[in-house]
Amino acid sequence: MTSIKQVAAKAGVSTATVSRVLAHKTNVSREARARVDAAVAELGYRPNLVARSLRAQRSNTIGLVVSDIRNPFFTAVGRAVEDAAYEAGYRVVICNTDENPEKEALYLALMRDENVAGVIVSPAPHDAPRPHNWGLGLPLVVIDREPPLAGLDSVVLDNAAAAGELTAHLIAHGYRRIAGLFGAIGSTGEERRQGFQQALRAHGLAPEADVLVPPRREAGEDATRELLSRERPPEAILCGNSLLTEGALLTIRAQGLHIPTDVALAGFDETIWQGLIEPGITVLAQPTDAIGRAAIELLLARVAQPGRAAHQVRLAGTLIVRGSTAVRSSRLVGDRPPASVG
Amino acid sequence: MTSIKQVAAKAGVSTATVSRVLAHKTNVSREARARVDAAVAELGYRPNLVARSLRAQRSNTIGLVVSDIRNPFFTAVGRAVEDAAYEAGYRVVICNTDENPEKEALYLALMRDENVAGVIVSPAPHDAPRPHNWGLGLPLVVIDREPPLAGLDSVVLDNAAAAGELTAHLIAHGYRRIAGLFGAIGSTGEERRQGFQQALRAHGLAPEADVLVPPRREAGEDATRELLSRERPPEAILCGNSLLTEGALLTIRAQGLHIPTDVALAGFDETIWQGLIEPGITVLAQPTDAIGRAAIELLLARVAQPGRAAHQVRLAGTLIVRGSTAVRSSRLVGDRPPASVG
DNA sequence: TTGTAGGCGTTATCAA
DNA sequence: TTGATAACGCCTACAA
Repeated sequence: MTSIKQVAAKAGVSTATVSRVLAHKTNVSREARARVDAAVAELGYRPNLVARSLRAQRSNTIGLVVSDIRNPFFTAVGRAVEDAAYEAGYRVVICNTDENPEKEALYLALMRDENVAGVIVSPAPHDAPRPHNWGLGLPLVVIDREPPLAGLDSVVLDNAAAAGELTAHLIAHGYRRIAGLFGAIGSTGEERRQGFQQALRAHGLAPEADVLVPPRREAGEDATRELLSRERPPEAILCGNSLLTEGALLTIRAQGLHIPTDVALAGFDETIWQGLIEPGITVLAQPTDAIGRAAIELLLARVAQPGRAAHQVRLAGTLIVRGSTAVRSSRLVGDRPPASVG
Repeated sequence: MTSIKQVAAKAGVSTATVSRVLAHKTNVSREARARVDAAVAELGYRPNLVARSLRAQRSNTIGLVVSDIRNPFFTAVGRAVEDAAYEAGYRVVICNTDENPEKEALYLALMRDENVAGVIVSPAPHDAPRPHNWGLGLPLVVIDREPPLAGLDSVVLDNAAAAGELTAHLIAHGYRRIAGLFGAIGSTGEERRQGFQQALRAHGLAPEADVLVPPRREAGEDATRELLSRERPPEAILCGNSLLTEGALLTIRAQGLHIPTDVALAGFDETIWQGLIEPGITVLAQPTDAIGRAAIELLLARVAQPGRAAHQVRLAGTLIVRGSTAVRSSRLVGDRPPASVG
């Protein structure tokens, strides 16, 4: 490994001068600069980032600690985070906690021990309240879920409004007896449930069902099976995340039912497959790009100014209408075309 | 930040003794060990990994440089890599090159500058031959694609055999006029194409079409459109990766055709949606878990023994049969049940 | 404009 | 068994 010392020797200057050239300081003579540049090129020298971050007590790395790397939502956000970070001169390392609080603690500690500049984290679920020192003093931005402690920066979807929009869409398309399935982890499912209820109430309706279940495919299957086995099954099912949507879909299929004529289906989060299946699934898409960029923005602001007040950013989602919620009244008034995307 | 010095002071020993206790060396008195442990606990001391890796010229981190973080195949492999690495006392940071050779070079350099123990990489496509120093001297294992340089460890699917198996399955189910769409990046598509051709030849058949296209959804759409516009469209389309499968599916849908009666469809890589759509898509699934574990195994072996001979691991895939390739002869001989998974 | 020197936190060597 | 010390590579007062 070539070090700054060898460059200095080759250029016939001190290590301090090499360092200054590398840092683009102005107080270096033209001639010294040229010699150093030549030596750097010839030796293929690259500064050792480990040493640099030991010295600076801080690195240019940002940690992204996600609760499920295989959730398309998080990989999409990860892309955005990386792009925004890269533009700001930072790089991103991704860690996966698998919704496991222990792994979360481990990775947060790791990030601290690695001197990262800051961390963006989607918290794993916790039974017990978070320890007071949860963030370990790191600059921290919480995404996707309500921060487990007060006073933290965060970027979340306006879940209640989003769920309300989705519910209103179902109502507008003629569905009345609507069931809601929401993830029981973190604040997200609960908030969406609230928005669902409120939208129904605003139209003088009550939920046909309204359950919190583990946000897993299997739970979605089970809950849907229960709903469909009722004497009067719901006309539509609204799912609080894409895993629940998967499960609901599987059960509906398994029972040989048709979407949306037997039961309509709507969910959260845009994934590849929701447009590929027939009919496509109406979803409320999260603005993954905006979420990632906002998170970086908040994080860098906090790094620059650790004492500043905490900001909570709430972003709006986008309703993407597909065939799974086609107008129900078509049975009555004939073949109206399905609503357009928007 | 509490350092080893403060622990030493509090325990009334030298930093060397603290270090020894932390490293579980045996030559420490019982009493000194107890005092150090107490001090560590009291101060909440955690060793600074940056300093440790500066000193050791090596870290316990492994880099995973993937060409597309949003490809489910890579997130699945990432999961396996992480699990295996974790068991071996390493942690994993993930970087995304977006199939961009410049980003690839950048991240490989970053990994080196960060003193990672080694790197697992799925190479981005390259027009020009790779520079001789591509790996930067890092312990390196290539996955998914043929290594761009000789003498590197690698873990890849047995692509030719896999494509052959998929092709043979189509033939066995009564399809004769089969078109193949393969990704034009790296060795993978080409190998699958070879296996496809060979299997056809073995049955006295010739490909109905046999094209290399960019491995993107759009390219899959275009190529499929061309195929279906022919006077005699193929009876079946075999796609070399899941993005091409997506594209083919979209075009088939857009043209109002039915799978498999109008055209059968088969692809590579198991993803969530291929079992959710109707009919499900028959795929050749890659053993993502085995791939990740094999990669870690090779990497750690190379870290331990840098001079050892390069190993190329080829793994077999698994055929998952679904409705998209249902027996074609059913038109002639009636309702034979579809083949089972396996 | 340049160089010297000290220190970031850790571990290995050597002597005691 | 223990401790003092040097070194990993870099940056930055401070001095020249």
